[in-house]
Amino acid sequence: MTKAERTKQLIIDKSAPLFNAKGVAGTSLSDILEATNLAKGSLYVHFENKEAIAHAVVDDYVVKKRGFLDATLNGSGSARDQLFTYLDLVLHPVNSLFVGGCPFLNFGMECDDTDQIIRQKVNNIVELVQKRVAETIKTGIDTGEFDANWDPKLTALKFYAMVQGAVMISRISGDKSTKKVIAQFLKEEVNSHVT
Amino acid sequence: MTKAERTKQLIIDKSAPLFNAKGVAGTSLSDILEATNLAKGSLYVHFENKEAIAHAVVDDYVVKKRGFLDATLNGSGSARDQLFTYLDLVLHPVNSLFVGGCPFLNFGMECDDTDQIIRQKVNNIVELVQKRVAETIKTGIDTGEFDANWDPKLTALKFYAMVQGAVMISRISGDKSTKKVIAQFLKEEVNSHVT
DNA sequence: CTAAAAAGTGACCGATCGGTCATTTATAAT
DNA sequence: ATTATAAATGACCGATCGGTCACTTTTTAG
Repeated sequence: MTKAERTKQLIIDKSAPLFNAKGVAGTSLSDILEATNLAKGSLYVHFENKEAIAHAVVDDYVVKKRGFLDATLNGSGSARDQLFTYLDLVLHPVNSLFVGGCPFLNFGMECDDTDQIIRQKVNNIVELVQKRVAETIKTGIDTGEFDANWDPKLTALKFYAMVQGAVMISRISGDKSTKKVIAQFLKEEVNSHVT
Repeated sequence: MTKAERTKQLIIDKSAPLFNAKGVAGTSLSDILEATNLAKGSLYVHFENKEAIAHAVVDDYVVKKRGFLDATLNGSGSARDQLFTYLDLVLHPVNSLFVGGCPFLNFGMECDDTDQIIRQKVNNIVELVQKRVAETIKTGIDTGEFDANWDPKLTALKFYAMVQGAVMISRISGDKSTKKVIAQFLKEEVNSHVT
């Protein structure tokens, strides 16, 4: 890893929680300078402008989320266990996957009207998560673990919508129980389709 | 309505879609001046600062949402019809209740880390919607329209989570079908509890 | 109609915004 | 160790930010 690569990653790592918590518009260059301990000119050695940093941050979150999907919905063990593990982690009542809440919810809601590149990146991951959940369910059906009447695609959409809704509600209310209740409900739905 | 009241409402009406689409941090005073055709000093006759305008805008959205709840979940007609009307409107595939998407989703996601006053206002409406949905279901149970095994509070949470998730997904994807699919699913859940 | 009060104005303020660039310092290949 | 290349610096830029205020215009109560 060259010096340039290390510095670039440092900028991404240090500015990511800022963008995620305060938004793209709400995060200033001086915020980033303070977090990275770099001089202003140094940012522009590695990035064209502030927008480019935000895009790199989103890309980094996408990489992390892909890694998270590979670590949970990876085909090892029963489909039920994979879905349970996924739900336990993504709806964990105290530990959040990312500081500042779900970055895709945050960036998606801020940028749907202001930055089409970010909107598209978020859309890709939204579709990927649903695809991976649907594939996991489909595999479970094929192996006879789940009943064949279960609709993988529709279920993935329902699951994702409820998970995102729960994350949003708990963020706003500060109430940890919401995610727990939704996780419990979704697990029961999984169980109800186990043959 | 005095001149002051009219101007104050004008500022709220014209700046609301700006705040909702671009966020509080992303909306500048000059944006508001352009939208209202007022001079800068005039804003400060009616509001202490930009933050106060944003708060007034959120309050106005709360009033509108309360009116919407009173117009749908108002106890007139069957509980099933009330819930269907609510779902039809809040998950309408083309017409949005507010320009720029759901303001509570937008303000809530932006301000959960940056403005506790707005976060609290959003939290109040999040709880109110669930309360009204739960009350509607409870009434339906009491009148024998729905079976008594249905859990009003849990259902209201599930409904709200799924609705918000669907709104978010369709905002990011631009796909109108998502809201339709979720609306259909939620209606079926209502029907499944009709005695 | 009059006069006091309120609303509206826009030039102006200091601070901060995102961004540039000549220069210095550090890296890395030879 | 040398040296060409790349990274890091911070003073500096114009633009815009949110906000103020002395002043003008409009409203409104008597």
